[in-house]
Amino acid sequence: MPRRGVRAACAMHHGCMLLSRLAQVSQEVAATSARSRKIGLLAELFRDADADDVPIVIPYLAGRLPQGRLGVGWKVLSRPVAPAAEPALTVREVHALLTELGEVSGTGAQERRARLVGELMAAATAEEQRFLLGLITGEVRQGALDAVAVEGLARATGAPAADVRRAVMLAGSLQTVAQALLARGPEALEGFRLTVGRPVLPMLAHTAASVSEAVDKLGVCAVEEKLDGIRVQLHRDGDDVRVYTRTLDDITDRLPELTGAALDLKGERFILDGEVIALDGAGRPRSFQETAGRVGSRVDVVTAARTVPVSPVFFDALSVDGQDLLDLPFAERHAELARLVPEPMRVRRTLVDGPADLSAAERFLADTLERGHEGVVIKALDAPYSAGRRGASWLKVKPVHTLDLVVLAAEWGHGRRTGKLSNLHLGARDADGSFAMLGKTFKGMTDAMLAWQTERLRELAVEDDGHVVTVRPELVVEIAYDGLQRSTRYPAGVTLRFARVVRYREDKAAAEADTVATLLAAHREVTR
DNA sequence: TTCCGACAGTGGGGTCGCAAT
DNA sequence: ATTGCGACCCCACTATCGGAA
Repeated sequence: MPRRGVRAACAMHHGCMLLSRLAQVSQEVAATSARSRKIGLLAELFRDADADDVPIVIPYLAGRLPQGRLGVGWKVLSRPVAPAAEPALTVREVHALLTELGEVSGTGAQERRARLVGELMAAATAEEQRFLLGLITGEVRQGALDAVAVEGLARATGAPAADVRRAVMLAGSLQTVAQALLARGPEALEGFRLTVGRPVLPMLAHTAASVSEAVDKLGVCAVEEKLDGIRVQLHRDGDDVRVYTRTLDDITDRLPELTGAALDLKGERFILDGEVIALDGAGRPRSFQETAGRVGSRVDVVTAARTVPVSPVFFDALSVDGQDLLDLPFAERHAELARLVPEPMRVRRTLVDGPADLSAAERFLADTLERGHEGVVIKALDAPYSAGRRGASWLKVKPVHTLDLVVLAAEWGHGRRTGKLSNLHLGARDADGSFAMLGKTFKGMTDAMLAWQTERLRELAVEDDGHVVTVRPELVVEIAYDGLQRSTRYPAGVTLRFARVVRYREDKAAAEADTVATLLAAHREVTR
């Protein structure tokens, strides 16, 4: 790949990071478990990086390709190519080549892709080849994502880490902040302020096991309905309305109802946080699947909106009339929200006066479930809005169901679970004595359980295709889950939502496991 | 010294929509 | 037409590091 012209220009601009540098740092970061050392390694890399390299270097370090899909699979990638002896590739050259690769289409596309991959691999050293392979297949796993990169950036530029973190939350993008920091230094952070029209990363909630646990932790608090819909951030600046998702995708065009609702409010400039949900004629929530399908529809929005209309329900205000509310206590932010948004468009809530008032919180949860909603979110009244964080001041509580199911098979794990049987196939007893698969889970296992189940399931194995190990259906496991969903994939027509392992039930035989019939009876609202 | 908050990793199901077959 | 696949929606849980208490 003779690109001498490009490289000569690079030398003059001092930038143009070599891929070998990135590959080496990535390897070192992966090899250490100490967070502080990871930060140090990234800081060193950032000191040498040009601001223009940032849009490539940042995603690469997180193991992501900025282009997204490339259209190359294992078949093309696993062809061995003799590595180059000397590192010469720059990250920009690699980026250009991968972009070209992603744009290949039409007749002979596969062949052309294979040729480009071959060219790239031939120009890469063995270490670079390993890095590229990991990057393209999404298996970098170096224990450092955005949070570590933020610390590294702070150390490299001398900016306070907290300020960098806040700028990232307000910009909604590490890349933007990194670029500004490397180009202009710590002063650049002042440019990142809360702005109507520019989305910020939303605050998230932790899980609490019960209402009493949450109220004990938070004291005086608000208990709010948790709606099972899609999180939205609504921005209005005069006649301009924008709607963003949790990951800051702009979905304004898919939700015409929200533009209308925003323009009806008595305020010209604001940012609101809330949820959209589809309700049926009686005002009860439709299933998450229906809401998600509606919000996901992009092509014929008019028909989708007529068939499944959605309603916005807001629970927080981040900015009103040019005033940034993020650092105000929740009680004050909510007062602003209440001033702006009439009741039916605000989430139902009740105020609870600490643990002594627990029964009020319990009643509210029971009532909320009765109305068909998912659960509650319990919020401290004195806490600021922690954009982009899973703040300890928001705790969600949802009912949890459990079942005793039978392990039908297990899949070999990846990454730190390599060599362990990880992902369990779960079955319930069916009328004819066979087992109907209800879904899979890999959650809830400790390392000890993982080791134990690997041994135990190997004893029960009847087949191993290298990916799935099928076993005799004898091992019973207690599974927690959040509810049932309709499914076209599984034979009973339903699957478990968020299934996770609680414990193994060696005291139970497979014949004592729960049945499909009892499961369906317990969730009649789903199958109706 | 112990505790606990924040992170990364390990994947789950569904839906939509595009591209390849 | 069908099918495979990526990008997003929703998400739970454990292990670990390192600062807070």
